[in-house]
Amino acid sequence: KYPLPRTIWDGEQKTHCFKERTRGLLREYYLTDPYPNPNKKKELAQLTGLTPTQVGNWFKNRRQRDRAAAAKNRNCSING
Amino acid sequence: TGFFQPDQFSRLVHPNSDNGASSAGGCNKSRRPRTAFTSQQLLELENQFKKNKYLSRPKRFEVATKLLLTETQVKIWFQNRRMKWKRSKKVSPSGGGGPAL
DNA sequence: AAGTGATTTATGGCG
DNA sequence: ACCGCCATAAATCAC
Repeated sequence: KYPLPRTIWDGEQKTHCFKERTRGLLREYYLTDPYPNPNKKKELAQLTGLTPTQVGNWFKNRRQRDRAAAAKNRNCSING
Repeated sequence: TGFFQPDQFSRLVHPNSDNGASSAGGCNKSRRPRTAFTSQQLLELENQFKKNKYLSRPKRFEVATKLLLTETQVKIWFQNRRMKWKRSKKVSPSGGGGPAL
């Protein structure tokens, strides 16, 4: 459905999965603050070598997944 | 491990979101299910976007009517499109600090 | 088939 | 009151 190349950037950006180092770093910050400011995103982008948009995407996906997982638990866990 | 506890779920609500009168039946507003626009709709929208990045009110009505969409949908589409446009314009190499990796 | 990054519709706050 | 910008959500796509 997306005829155009999904990534016009080159380098690490075209990878399907980010490096473990990168993911670990994002994850670590995520635990302290799931909503980084634009400035913070840029900082994380520099540290990871990603673009700010990619950092934003990572946080969005992470929140979405955690939310879904949490919602799922509310159904399965509380019911004995 | 490293999994969010139920209490942590609260942290996943962004700061701007305000918890308003949910108990008093305040949750009447239901979010529109995300509709996938047809190829023809997207084609026309993109075609219009190539001509103008901004739609005038009459034009918006015209496009919305033609594509069987609401004016709001057309307005929002243009808004989202502009954001994407801006993002794509940003893709200009030059910057690139030193990735510490 | 699950995992994960990216994209597409839609909402709310603020200027 | 209306619109545009921005961050975000939820669903979905694509690999």
